[in-house]
Amino acid sequence: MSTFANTLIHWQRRHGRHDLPWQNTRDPYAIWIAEIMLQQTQVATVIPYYQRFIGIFPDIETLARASLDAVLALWSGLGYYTRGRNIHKAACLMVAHYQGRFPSNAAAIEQLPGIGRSTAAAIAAFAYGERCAILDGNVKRVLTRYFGINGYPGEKKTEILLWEKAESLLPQENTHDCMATYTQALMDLGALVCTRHQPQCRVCPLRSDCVAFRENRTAKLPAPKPRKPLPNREATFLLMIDQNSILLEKRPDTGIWGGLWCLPQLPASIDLQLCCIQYWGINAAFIADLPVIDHVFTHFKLRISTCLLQVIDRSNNTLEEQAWVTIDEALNLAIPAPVRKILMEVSSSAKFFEMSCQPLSGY
DNA sequence: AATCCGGGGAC
DNA sequence: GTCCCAGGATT
Repeated sequence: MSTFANTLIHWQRRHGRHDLPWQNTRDPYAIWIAEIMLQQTQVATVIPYYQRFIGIFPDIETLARASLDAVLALWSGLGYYTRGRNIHKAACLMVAHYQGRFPSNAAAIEQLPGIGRSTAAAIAAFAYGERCAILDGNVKRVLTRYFGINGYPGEKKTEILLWEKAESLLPQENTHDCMATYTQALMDLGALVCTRHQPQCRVCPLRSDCVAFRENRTAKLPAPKPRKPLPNREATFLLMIDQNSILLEKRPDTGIWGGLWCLPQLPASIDLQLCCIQYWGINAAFIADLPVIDHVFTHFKLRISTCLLQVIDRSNNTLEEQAWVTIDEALNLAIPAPVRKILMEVSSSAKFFEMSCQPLSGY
């Protein structure tokens, strides 16, 4: 029989990592330091920090005796400095209350500051061979793919489901070697095979039972963190028509649509088009509101209202960074997509055609 | 449930 | 530039 766990254990012995500095020890202190450093931090980054730290603080007592400043100095550059503070605090706590001994099971380990459920389980599995499940970023990725779980792993409901799966997959055989190898196998599979980008499914020992592989959805799982809803902004474009010509403005080189030609733009808050006409030295009459366009940027949404105006007098208009062009000419300039959309629609509308061929008279 | 912590690597 | 990483604590 070949269970999930047995498959992984066999794979680990042949293809897993065996020479990381914190492997090949059952010292809970050394494993603890490594697991804390590895929280949200990649292996290659951790290695030199870990070796330096263990060299200077080889055990709980030495760490507890050291000053917090000395501990944080060794942490400098690793980030998440609360981890360093918690390590020092926990070492002092173990000296004060546990006779300098590391707690002997996952539940007790989890009571230490800076240690949550997954880290406690990892330490207990590696140091004591305790039969308990980890659920770090690697395992979440492996399990969401293996079971085809669609929810975002940061979501509570999904996380509960993932913990249930992680528990249910634990090896039945409860030996130290079995648990340590299995736990390392999950991490190594996630790090070496079931990677976020371009997972190596061809060499994956689990692929025959992997939902994501079978359904070709590895690129879609795990679901990415939902993006915060984009803030909404509004703007008004003015489409000013003078016979066959419309007014474009060249935008500043920096910022949105930098250096592109654009319809004159007003903040949506400004009340009426006619009071703003003075800004361009143009007298114009309102014709119509054009359909609203919603445009999405990476960091906000822009709702664009466009106001169609008939130019009455543009003799006071100065042409700095501005151009009067035909719509066909405009469509051959560097214009943003929303402007192109507006101009395409207007140029094909009968109303515009009629208007531009027979300019309104009497003003 | 959302947010914060933080530097670095992959892309 | 974005997204993520051997997560946990706080609100």
